[in-house]
Amino acid sequence: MKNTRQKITDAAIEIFNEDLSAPLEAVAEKAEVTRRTLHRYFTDRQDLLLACQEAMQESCKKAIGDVYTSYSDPLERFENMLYAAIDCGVKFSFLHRMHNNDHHQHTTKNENCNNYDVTFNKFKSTVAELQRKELITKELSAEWIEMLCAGIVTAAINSEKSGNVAKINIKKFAWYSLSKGILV
Amino acid sequence: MKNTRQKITDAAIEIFNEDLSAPLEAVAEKAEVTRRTLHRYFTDRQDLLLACQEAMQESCKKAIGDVYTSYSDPLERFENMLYAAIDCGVKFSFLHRMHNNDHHQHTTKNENCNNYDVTFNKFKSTVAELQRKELITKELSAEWIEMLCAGIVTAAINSEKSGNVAKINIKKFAWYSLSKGILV
DNA sequence: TCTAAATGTCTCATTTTTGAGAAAAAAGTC
DNA sequence: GACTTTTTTCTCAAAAATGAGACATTTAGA
Repeated sequence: MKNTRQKITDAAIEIFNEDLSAPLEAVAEKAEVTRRTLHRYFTDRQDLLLACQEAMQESCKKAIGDVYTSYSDPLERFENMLYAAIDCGVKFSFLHRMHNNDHHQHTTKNENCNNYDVTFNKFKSTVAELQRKELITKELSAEWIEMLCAGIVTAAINSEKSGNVAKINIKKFAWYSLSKGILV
Repeated sequence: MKNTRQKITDAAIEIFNEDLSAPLEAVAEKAEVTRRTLHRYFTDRQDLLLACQEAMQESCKKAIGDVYTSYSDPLERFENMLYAAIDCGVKFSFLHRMHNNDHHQHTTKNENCNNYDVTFNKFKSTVAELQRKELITKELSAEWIEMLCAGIVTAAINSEKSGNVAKINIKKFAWYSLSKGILV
């Protein structure tokens, strides 16, 4: 059961992901509520946007965090982190984009940035571990691998949306491309 | 020497890529002209957006087309198409996104869609050729490979923007990941 | 240097978006 | 069924964005 507040933030994430300055009317429409209702939950655009950030953080933190603690084998862990990220869908890719675009200045002083770092450092440390154990190539920098992961997750999400790739294959393909693309 | 019209479309592509409904003031500012000047070249947002599409089409068509005719070896061609796409930068990724999002219904009846198809079919036919010759795996569908290419190009562009990956390495990394990720 | 074209400044009227009050309608709860 | 909570409808005023006219200023080229 999704409450109204969640319905609105979910809709907002979808809409803002495609068009950051879309009128709030569009968000309300997608959430199937009136603009008036939306404004009862969120005073303004900024407020809503912050709630979206929180929702995305929360989702990703939980999904990635669960996997992180469930697998001790780093390769298995890495694979399942990819799947978790794909399951987070737009929440993952939008969040990544928000913290890696021009205007955003990433700083440890910002609560949101810290939250982001907590989640994404789990990715990074796993990559680092794999590189240390020489399970993935050292020819690629860790930063590139991070970007690559985000790019592949985006590809997976777009594939699902477009409907041109069978849903059951998406994760398989994504892992195939990612693993071969970085393993030694 | 870039003329004003180009300066504005270039700025618009950058801005709209990040925020489709950004105020035209933001575009003017990026282009270092007044909003008044912008409006002398483009009657309204729609008009500007169409000009952006054309500019993106043109750029990609030329870049990809040149490579397509220059290399007879499909693998070499494919590699250089990737580099060309990366050089197109946002023009490539934004264009791809425009033709693969929810609202857009891709149809051969639309001039723009046709233009897009002309360019992207060169990608697709090369992939098909590589698969026929068993140079790339048949485990992955052509549609996935297309999405993957776009994802990797996006990763390359983001890497360049972030400055976290040395510029000289970006193309090397991208090709490393793409080739290993799909070759047999 | 003179002139035509391009751009900027200032201004204005419209339209769109935004945020919220008040009361009716609908949905839950006991 | 009576009561509470939530949502909608209708409304409005303020703010922001849009598109363009009139004229000053700058720029580029003969």
